[in-house]
This record gives sequence, structure tokens and C-alpha cells, in this order.
Amino acid sequence: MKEAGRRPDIAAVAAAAGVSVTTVSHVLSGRRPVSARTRAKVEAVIEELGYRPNPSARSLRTDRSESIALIVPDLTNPFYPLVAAGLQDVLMSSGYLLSVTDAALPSRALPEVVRHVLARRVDGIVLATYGATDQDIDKIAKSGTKLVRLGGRFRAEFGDIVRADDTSGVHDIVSHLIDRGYQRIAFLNGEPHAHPSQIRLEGYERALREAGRPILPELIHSGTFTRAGGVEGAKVLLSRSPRPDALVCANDLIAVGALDVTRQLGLSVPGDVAVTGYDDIEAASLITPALTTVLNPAREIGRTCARLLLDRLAGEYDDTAREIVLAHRLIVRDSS
Amino acid sequence: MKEAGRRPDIAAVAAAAGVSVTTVSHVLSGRRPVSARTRAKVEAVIEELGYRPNPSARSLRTDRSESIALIVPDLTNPFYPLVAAGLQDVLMSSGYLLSVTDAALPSRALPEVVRHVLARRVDGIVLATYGATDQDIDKIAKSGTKLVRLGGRFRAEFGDIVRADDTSGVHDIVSHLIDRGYQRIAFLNGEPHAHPSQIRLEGYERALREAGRPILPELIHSGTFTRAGGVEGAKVLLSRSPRPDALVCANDLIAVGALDVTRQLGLSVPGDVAVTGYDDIEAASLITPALTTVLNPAREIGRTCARLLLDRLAGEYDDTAREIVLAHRLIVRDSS
DNA sequence: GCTACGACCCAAATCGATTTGCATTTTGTG
DNA sequence: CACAAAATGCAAATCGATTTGGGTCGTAGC
Repeated sequence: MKEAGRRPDIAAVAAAAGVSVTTVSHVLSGRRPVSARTRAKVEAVIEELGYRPNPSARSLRTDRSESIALIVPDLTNPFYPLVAAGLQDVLMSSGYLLSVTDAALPSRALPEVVRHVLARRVDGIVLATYGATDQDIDKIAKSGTKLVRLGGRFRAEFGDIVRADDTSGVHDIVSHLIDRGYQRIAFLNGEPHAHPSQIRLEGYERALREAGRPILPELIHSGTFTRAGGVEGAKVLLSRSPRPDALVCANDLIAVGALDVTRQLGLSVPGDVAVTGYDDIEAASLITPALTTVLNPAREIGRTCARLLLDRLAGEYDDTAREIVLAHRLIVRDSS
Repeated sequence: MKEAGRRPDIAAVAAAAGVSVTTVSHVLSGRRPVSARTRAKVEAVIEELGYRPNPSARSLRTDRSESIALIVPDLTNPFYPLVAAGLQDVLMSSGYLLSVTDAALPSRALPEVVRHVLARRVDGIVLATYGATDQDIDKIAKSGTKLVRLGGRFRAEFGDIVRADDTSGVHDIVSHLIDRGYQRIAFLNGEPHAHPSQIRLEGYERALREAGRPILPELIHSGTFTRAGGVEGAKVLLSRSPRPDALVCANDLIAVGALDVTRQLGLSVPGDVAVTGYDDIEAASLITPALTTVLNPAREIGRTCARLLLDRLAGEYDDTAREIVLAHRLIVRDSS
């Protein structure tokens, strides 16, 4: 007799059901036919004993962990929890476990985070961080771990990409500002080498060019994708003379920081200066003035990533990489 | 010769270093002394081959997964990502992997989520959801998984608890409103049976009693801890006559929803009616009017949970359960 | 009634690490 | 210099599931 406290193993189930472990495994996996009566008996015992296969033993044998990892640059940016929620929407029902890692931890550089995650042998990775280098991505690709990225340069060997068309998004914002008659439109960017920064900046420049406006380097500032970055950058840009009359921010957090500064300087928004964001986090509609921004469908992006990953993990898709572009939408509120 | 594509196993390392697998394992775990020269040699080989122990094999043998799970009620409530970030702050450096599960998924009831997480044999669980029943908790406790809860009824056999003193927090808010001369103070609660709802309501009632005020059932409404819940509840409460002149909301999201309603009704805040929140999520300071609320130290709560869990996992603490109460702080802004 | 053929089940090898019990050096001491 | 004690290495058992190659049993066909 087994002692009570222990978790039953597959042998215990087999014994209780009067069959072999092989048979139990087969009713679990369905890889070989099992008679209806036997199956029913085994399932009853499983239920009764509360048996759950040991995931370590299973993945040791099958080389699959049934878990995927999400790596984000900043959990305090509400955009990323939404992506996580979207992933969950899809992953949960397939039994996958989602782990979330914040690469913004003071002490944790991305290469280390990637090593950490790879060491855990997850089946797939959703890389939502913009600071990834080709080496980081290459390391993931080489490990055989399925990879989906949020944005970034598209390269076949680097896996699928899901993104919104940020260039057009910023372009739409800037065009909107031009339509409204703003003259000196400045751009307040995130980390200068990050891919989203580059493509958003591109949208800014394209819109200006199309309108026949000059692109003035003194009206472009790079910092970080945070509220603090917005504060710092807005101070710089708003001290230019003549002062810009519009601040296009590369995301909503930056815009929130910029509004901190306009408030502090006593500038009226959008009277003295327009401020726009990007992402449409919930705070964008709550802040005063409500932010003009572009809706970045975070949750849907998460769901899409999950689907791509599941496709590949199921072996149903093994061709070249795909890039999926989701719709964005300009949302005009009170700040422009 | 091993083929190139394969990941090296411990035997490959041993062979390359000219020692036995036992020795390699010992330099990895340090459970038995290994000569400095041998250790250096082995470590060099590990580095060269990029060897990482297979976590499945390891946890199969050791019965430890080096991972912990966080279960939250709602990832879109910014409070919970902050808790997750706090957990990461501490867990990461100990090599633990954090998985996050949102129990608010439409199709996922808590018991199922708990089963799912337990089936993965995580070492510890941080249960941050308020809908947990005693059965849920009991199931976790029985499984031997270490448990830390965010709030809830304190019971020795149910593991440690980390919380802020919500009763006092709401009490502080209500007292503040009384001081400011508000007369008809209503309470807009979250899920009625949730523990945080009960203890926050308690703070409301205590403050009224202490001030010699009556507790009027028609001024108390329960809904959900969401913006939508706030909208719905505020509509009800603000239609009472005479109309309450203050709405104490059980969290910030509810308060945000309440402000949606006051705006819609054309009521001035705090002129016609005061609105207060709880948690101090970032949006609380951004919204207009800025919310009077109570700071709930989410990130620190997360860190504390992680520390308690690590204590127990390291076997350094095996006594009765602890309840840790973190400081809250009343933050008076413009909405009261 | 006997052979074939399925249908079903079993024993044993395997995944990759950890961990004993022993055997074999080294080191230290009188 | 010898001998005890400490340091270090090895072989083999073990964790719990998956997965083959082989049986064994029952049934269908003649």
C-alpha cells in the first residue's frame, strides 16, 4: 500500500486499474487504440486518485515543456500587461503556461534574460522588447525555440513578427496636426536605437516631407519610452526658440511626461502646444486634456502572437516566417 | 563524436573534462567538495560547450521546479502588473521563473486555474485573487505547494499573507471626508463576497460609527472592481435622493468609472460630490480631477511575497504562518 | 475445429540529471 | 615513514513518464 500523502504516479494508476502503465499512457495520449471498457476504467481511476502526470517526467521524455515565455521591456507600461492578457486568452485553453519576464529590471540585461529563459527550455518565446540585438535573436533562433516578435526588422530566419504599422500611425498623427494648422511640430522619441523609435520617427519625417515641411534636427529628441523620459525630453524641446507648437510623442507614457512639463510651465494644451501620444493606454483617455493618440491593439497583438506560436508548435506551419500587420487607428481627443 | 546540433548533456561535459558525471554534478551543486583544479576545468568546459542542465531532468529528480506562479484576478488592473514586477525584482536573481495567470479570463474559473497551475508542479504560488474559496486554498495547501496570499482571512494552515491595512485605509479616507464636512458619504464596493470588499467596507462603517454617523444601507452598493462596475454603481448611488455628496470607491478603477458618471451627469467634483479611490494606480494622479486615494504599495507587496516564498522554499522558515502588514498612506488630491 | 488477423496489452529502454555507497587518492601528523 | 583522516572520484540506482517491439487473446473465415 502506498502511503497516503504521496502523489500517485502512473504506476499507481495502472495498478489500481489493473492494467499496465503503457495502457494508462495510451489512454492519456491516444497514440494507440484502447478498448472502451479499459479506457473508462482507467479514466475513473485517474479521476478518483486525482492523478496528474508529472510535467517534468513528461517533458524530459518528450522534449516539450508546454510553456512559453513573454519578455517585455517594462511591466509598468500598461501596454505590455495587455499583450500578456491577449496571450493568455489563447494559450490557456491549450494548456500552455505563460511566464512573464521584465527585462527592465535594473540588474538584468536582455542577454542575461534570454539566457535565463532559454535555460528553462520553454517551447516558445514572445519577444516584446525593443532592445533586442541580432545576437539575442540569433541565440533564440539557434536554440530551436519558436520565436514571435513584436515588431523589429523582418528576417526570415528570425521567426514571425506581429506588429501594427507604426510608421503610418505616426504619419497619421503628424498629418492630422498639419491639417489643424500646427507649424513647428517636434518629435519626442524613445530609446534612439530601438526599432519602434526608428519606424515611428520615419512616420514623422514622411508626413513632414509629404507636406513639404523641413525636418529640423533641433525638433527631434530621443530619450526613453517612459514618463520620466517624456519629462526630460519635453523640457528640452519646449525650451527651443521659437518654441514648437506641437509635441508628437513616441508613446503615451512619454506624452504623459510631456504634459507634466506643460502643466509645470503653465502652457495650455492644445492652445499653446499640442501633445500627442501613441498606444492608447487607458490613461490616455483619463488624463486632462485627453490625449490624441493612435490605438495600438495590444490585446489583439498578444492573441495573434499566441496563435502564430501555437501554429508552429503544432507543426502545422513550418514554412518561412510571416509578418502580420494589425490595424491601427487615429484617435483624436482634446490634446491637439 | 556527438553531432553538432544537439545540446550537450552532462555526460558530454564529463567526457570533455575527463571526469565523471558525478563530479560535474558536484561542481554544479557544490554538495561535495571538488578540487580547485577539477572545478576550474569543468567550468571551462561548461562555458565552452554552453552547457545548461536540463531543467526537466533536474526537477524530475529533485522534485523542485524553480518556478513560482502568480494568480491575479485582472491583468488590466495596473495594480497587479506592479505586484508581478515586485515579485520579479526578487525572484529573478534567485533563478526562479515567474508565471502569471489571469483568472479573469472569461472561460477560466479559479478552481480550474488552480488545477492548471498545480498540475505544473510549481514550487510556490502567490494568490492575488480575491475570489478564492477555502476549497481552492485548501487544494493548494494540501498539494504541498508553498503559498502566499495577498490579503484574505488569516489562517495558519493556509500559508503566509501579505497585505496593507485596507480597513484603516478606507477609514482614513472616510474620516478625511468627514473632516471636510461631507455629509452623505456613500460606499461603492467591488465584488460583495470578496475579502477586500468586506474589510474595506468595514473601514467605511467604522469611520462612520466613530463619527456618530448612521450607516445607511441605501448608500452602500456592491458591484465589481472594474471601471464598468464603477459606472454601474455610481449611477445607482447618485440617483438616490437626497443625493450623496461623497462616493468612496473600493478601488481606483471603480472611482474612474464613477468619474465617468459624474462627468456625464454634469456634476462637479468635488463641488457637488467628492469621489475617492483606493490603490493609487498611476491613472489616479492623471485623471481630472486627480483622485484622492490611498497608496497601496503594490510593488513592495510583490517583493515581500517573493521574500516570504523564498524563505520557505529555502527551508529557512518552517514555522507557523506569518501575516505581514505594509503601510498604506492617504493621498489627498483634488477629488475631495 | 483450425489458422489468420486484429485488437489490445506488456516489459523494457529511454530521456538527463542527482545522489548515494564505495573505492581511491591526497594530505596531515606523530 | 607509516598510518589515519580527509578529499575526491566512480558506478549504479533513481525520479516518472513515453514509446517501441513482442506477445497473447479473441474473433472471423473456411
